[in-house]
Amino acid sequence: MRIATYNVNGVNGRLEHLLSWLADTRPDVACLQELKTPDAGFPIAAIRQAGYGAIWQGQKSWNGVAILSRGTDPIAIRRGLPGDPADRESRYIEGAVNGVVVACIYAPNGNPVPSAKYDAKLAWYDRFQRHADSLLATGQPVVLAGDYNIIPTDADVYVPDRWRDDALFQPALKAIYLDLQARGWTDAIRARFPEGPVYTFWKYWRNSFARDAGLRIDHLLLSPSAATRLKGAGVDRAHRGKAGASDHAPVWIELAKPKARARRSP
DNA sequence: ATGACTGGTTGGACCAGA
Repeated sequence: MRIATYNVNGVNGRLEHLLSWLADTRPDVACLQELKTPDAGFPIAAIRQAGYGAIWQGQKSWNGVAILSRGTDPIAIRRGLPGDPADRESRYIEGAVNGVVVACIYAPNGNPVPSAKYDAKLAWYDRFQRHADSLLATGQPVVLAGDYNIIPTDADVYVPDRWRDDALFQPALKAIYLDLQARGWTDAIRARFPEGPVYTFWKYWRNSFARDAGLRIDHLLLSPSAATRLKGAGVDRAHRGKAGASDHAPVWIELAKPKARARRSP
C-alpha cells in the first residue's frame, strides 16, 4: 500500500501535473496540500476520471487539504484539528482507507519570527500534538502525512546557517518534531535513509532545484503498528523538475499488508 | 544582507508562501 503526500501549490493551476503524477506512480492514497480553492472548485470530476475517490476541505485563495484513494472513497473521520472552534483555516483532514487512518496536514508557515503568525504556528502544533496523542492511544495504524513546515535537523537543509532565523528552523519546532518521535511516531524517511539529505522542497528562486539547494519539510510520521509495516519510502524528485511544477516534490511510503490473524482451528 | 519566483485576487499591485 503506497501512501504519498504532495503539496501541489494550487490544485487547479497544476491539475495536469497532479494527474500525470497519479498516472506515473499510482499511489493508493495521496494527501494533497495547498489546494488554493474553495470546496466547490475542487476538481473532483478529473480526479474520479483518473480512478480516485476523494475527501477535501477547501478554502478560498489559501490552504486547503485533500485525501485521494485509488478505486474507492476515503471514509471521512474529521475535518479540522480539535481544540479551537475559531479556527477557520483548512489545514487538517483525516480519513480511513483500507484499515489505515490517514491524516493530511498543512502546518502554518509562521514567518516572520517573532510575530503573531509564529505564535499561531506554535498554538496549532500544540493542538496537533494533543490530537496525535489521542490517535496513538487507539493502537490503530496511523499515518500523519503532509507539509509540516519544520526542517528537523541541520542534515535537512542545504546551508543550515542561512535558515537559523526562519520559522521553519526554530529550536522550539525542532523540539516539537523530536517530541512526536519520543512519544512513538516514526519519521518514515529517516527510518529508511538515516543519513544525508532527502529534500522535498526547493524554492523557485535562484535555480534552487538545479543546485539541489533544498529543504526536507514534507514528512510522514507512522504510529507503531504502521511503522512495523514500513517497507519502502522515497521522493518523486523527477516531478519537481518538470516545467511549471509545484515547489514541493511528492514523498511516499510503502506499507506491507497487515499480518493475517491466526485462524482458530475448526 | 539582499534578491528573486509563483498563484491567487477581481482587475493591479498586493499578500502569502518558505
